[in-house]
Amino acid sequence: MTSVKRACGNCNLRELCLPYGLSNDELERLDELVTSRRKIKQGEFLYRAGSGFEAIYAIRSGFFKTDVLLEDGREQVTGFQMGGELLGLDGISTEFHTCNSVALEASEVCVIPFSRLETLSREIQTLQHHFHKVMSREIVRDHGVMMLLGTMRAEERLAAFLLNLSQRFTARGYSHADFYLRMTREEIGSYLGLKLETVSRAFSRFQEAGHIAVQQKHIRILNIAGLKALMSHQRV
Amino acid sequence: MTSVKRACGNCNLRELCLPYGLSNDELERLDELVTSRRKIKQGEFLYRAGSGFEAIYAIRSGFFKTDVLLEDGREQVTGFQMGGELLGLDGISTEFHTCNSVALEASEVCVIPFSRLETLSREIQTLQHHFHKVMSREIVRDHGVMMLLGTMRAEERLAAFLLNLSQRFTARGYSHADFYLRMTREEIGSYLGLKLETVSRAFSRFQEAGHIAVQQKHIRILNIAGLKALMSHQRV
DNA sequence: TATTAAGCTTGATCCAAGTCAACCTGTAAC
DNA sequence: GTTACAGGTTGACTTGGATCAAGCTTAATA
Repeated sequence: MTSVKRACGNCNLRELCLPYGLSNDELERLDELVTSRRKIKQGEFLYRAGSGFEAIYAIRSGFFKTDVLLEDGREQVTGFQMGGELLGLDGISTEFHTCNSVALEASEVCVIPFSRLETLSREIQTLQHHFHKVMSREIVRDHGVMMLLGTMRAEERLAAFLLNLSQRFTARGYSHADFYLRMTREEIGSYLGLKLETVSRAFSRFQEAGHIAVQQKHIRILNIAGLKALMSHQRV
Repeated sequence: MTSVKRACGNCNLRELCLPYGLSNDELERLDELVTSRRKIKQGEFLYRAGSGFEAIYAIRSGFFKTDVLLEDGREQVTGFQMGGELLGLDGISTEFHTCNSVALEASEVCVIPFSRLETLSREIQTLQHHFHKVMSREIVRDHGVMMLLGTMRAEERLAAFLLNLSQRFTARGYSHADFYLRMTREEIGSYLGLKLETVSRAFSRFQEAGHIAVQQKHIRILNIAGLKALMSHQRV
């Protein structure tokens, strides 16, 4: 846990994150609230299902997964999160977290005490509205995942997944076509409702088709249109 | 579109709905905002994907489904909603709706103009916090659906679905064990990522096992423990 | 009362993805 | 540099749920 002076004002992710749209004055007031950061090593939990909720977290650097577990041990990865995205929104409803959040690489998050965020967002309309948009965006994203899981075939799911990652890397100034996956095939599979072998085979088929080049976690997208076309292939 | 005086103060769903936890004074202020209702006939849209967002809706009576469609026509039902639940939260993020909302029986909703709700929730902390809880609850629910779609088998999905309906009917004062489905087998299947034939067969198997009695849309739950056991691969 | 159509059930068959198993690759530890 | 191991790939085979098809039920309408 480290403490910081200008958490948001100096952050290059601010346009993707909670401070979006705030004036300088408002940014300063948000900075008063975001005064501590947490570093999380690869494999460590940011929070666990069942643990008390008192803050949400903005990812300053790194990469996370969130998952839920059934009593019998089955895991469902519910999302992968990267810089500028918020973690912990699930905890608001019940006052405790309902999923696990695990760092997939060494990461750092800004701690945003939730009741103070509510207080501030009663005073700053822009902040309030943007926070509502972020929560709503999460609901819309979830609907997209349901569509993926409920109606798409294995290759469509994986193509959608790669295109989504690509788009989010682009938004953060990274290459849209050349990146390293932070998650294993098993984690991708869990997110997409597939087994790791199916994910691996789909990668291989994409490579054979010339859509991508895969070498373990290194992905290069060679034909983005090809991937997009895969997603509109109707079930036979 | 009808206009009303005491929308929330007189509503018997208020403890399940947005007004939860408000004082009488606060309830009156919310009533100033919730001044119109809309009746929707069976099969009609409350809103469509792409249409502008300016209000959320509280279900006063009736039953809805929400769905998203792919360009090729494939449908994913993202949820079924009943009295006291909020519709339209998906529209906040993009200023237009991203899914369709269709009445599955003659229904009535209260119209809650969203920007006025934001204004009021800057003034009433309880309202603000409860609204955040409702949005968060939707996110948590979505995670549950992902678990369903991603890791559960057909019978587990249907058992989870029935138990969820049962629990929500109970909360509204209806029988937990005897109810009529408002949706078709096809809509259940879309929600659960299954084909209608699979849903029908699973119902038949539940009936053979003595867990339920089905006659078309009429469901009686005979052995709730049996259904619960199905979800954890246990025997009863 | 007969007709129609939408929705539901059930049987037969098929196939996409799961399972099982063997082997490969990269990397961390010694 | 060797070893060990987690993660990834690929092949052979199995299976749960999809698909195709036929018939049944219920409710609306003529």
